[in-house]
Amino acid sequence: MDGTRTLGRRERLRIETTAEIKAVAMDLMAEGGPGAISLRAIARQMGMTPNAIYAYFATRDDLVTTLISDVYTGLADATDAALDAAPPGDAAALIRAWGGAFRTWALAHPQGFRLIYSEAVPGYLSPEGGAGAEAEARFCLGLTRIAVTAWPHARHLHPDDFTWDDFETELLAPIREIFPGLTPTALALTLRIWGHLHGIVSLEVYGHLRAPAATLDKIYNAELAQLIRSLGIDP
Amino acid sequence: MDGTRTLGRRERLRIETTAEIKAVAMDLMAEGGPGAISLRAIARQMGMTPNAIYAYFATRDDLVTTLISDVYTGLADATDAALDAAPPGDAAALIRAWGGAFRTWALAHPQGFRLIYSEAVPGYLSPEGGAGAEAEARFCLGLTRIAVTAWPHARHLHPDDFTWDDFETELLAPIREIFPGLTPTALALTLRIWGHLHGIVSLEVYGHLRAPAATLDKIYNAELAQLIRSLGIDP
DNA sequence: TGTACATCAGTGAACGCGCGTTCACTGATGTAC
DNA sequence: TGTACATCAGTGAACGCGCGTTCACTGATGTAC
Repeated sequence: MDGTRTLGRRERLRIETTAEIKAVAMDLMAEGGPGAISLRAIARQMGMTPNAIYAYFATRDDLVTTLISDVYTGLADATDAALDAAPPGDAAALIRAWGGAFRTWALAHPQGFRLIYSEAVPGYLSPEGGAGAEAEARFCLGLTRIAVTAWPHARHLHPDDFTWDDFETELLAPIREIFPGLTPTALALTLRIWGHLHGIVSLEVYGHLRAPAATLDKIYNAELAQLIRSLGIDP
Repeated sequence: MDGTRTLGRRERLRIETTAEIKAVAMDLMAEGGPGAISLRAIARQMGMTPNAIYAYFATRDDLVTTLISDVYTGLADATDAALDAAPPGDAAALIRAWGGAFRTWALAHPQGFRLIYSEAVPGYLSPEGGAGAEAEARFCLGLTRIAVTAWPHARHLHPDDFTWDDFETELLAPIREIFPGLTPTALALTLRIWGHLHGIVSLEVYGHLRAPAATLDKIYNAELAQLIRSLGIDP
């Protein structure tokens, strides 16, 4: 009679089938890219008729929205966990933890990376507000946390490089509320760190960096070290 | 009677129509992403029947291959021209020139950028050897030229960080022939520079960096300056 | 414990759509003599 | 300069395909009394 009562058979089945639909969709995307996600293909894979899917998702776009949201949540969970496990005040450790988690997640979920960062599912229209907005915000907050931590120790940043006028006010308000110590240049640093690391990971995910995996590890670590050094926070 | 004789009317028309097909395909992609490229849509736009396209391209994939090759050629032309216009021995100037040309080209041709770096046309199978291999090689050579120029002046790079074993031999041979002075760490630097700049440009092209254009200019320039500074080649 | 009813996952057939591609053809443009 | 022929861009009709989605239905699972 409490809120956490055991689920009925029907209820459990529903949850399992929903999960299987999403899993099969991700598999299809892994094989043939986002364009391979189709209700008919999913149903075929599951041994059902296409219309059976409609008992779980109202439309194909609904399913894709859920997929994007799930993927983004997975990424935000990974980077958040890495930040939480690192020594809170140590900016260099935070950058290494975040950067490592970001790349590890991307290489483990290349199709997820593609789905949220570049390739759209053909014909897909995202709902207003965007899919996975909660996780996206969480992801950005983690990134901002790094910059706020690094800022007081970053000898190589000029405090007057950026001003609040460089950013859009409506996006700014909620972030400044959470991080009262945030400065404009620190916020720009947030985007710079992200971009810096996103590039290598992105080229790697898409196979443009033709080198053995061990070499790519070394290159990424070299970039992380250079990033930390270039901020002037190396002890 | 010489090789550059004036073209007949039919010949000229053929060249013009071929160009128009490609232009319309790029327009379609600009509007609806790579998935919007279809022979039928192109024909509709041009007021022809779909089968008329087959007089110019054997299959749809043939057209896409040409498109990718054209786009890559445009990018390689842009970066090559920028490098050629910069003072040859000045590594910092080369990095600024290349970085500027790369980003300018990407922002001017966002759909081209997507086409070669991330999103595939649904169902497209690239020919063996890959589309636009010549331009891709040219692009990489330009990038390598930067690293080779920067290498003797880069005080902050450890010469023993990378070895030739870190790279695949068959890819290596042609590059080392052109740049006898290339070292393994310089080659790794090539990939690092590329990745570093690719990230910001990529996030920008896909609209993930939510800031005014002027701010993004500043962020990119800050990254270029930091990149140059971090190599230790600042005078 | 047994019966009547409600729920709802899944079926089977069908719709209209856009796609790449093939085929036999037409008719204007260009070429050889 | 005029005629016969070759070229070839473009037409019109058609093919088979996979897609999202709708409809009326079936039949097992769960619930109320």
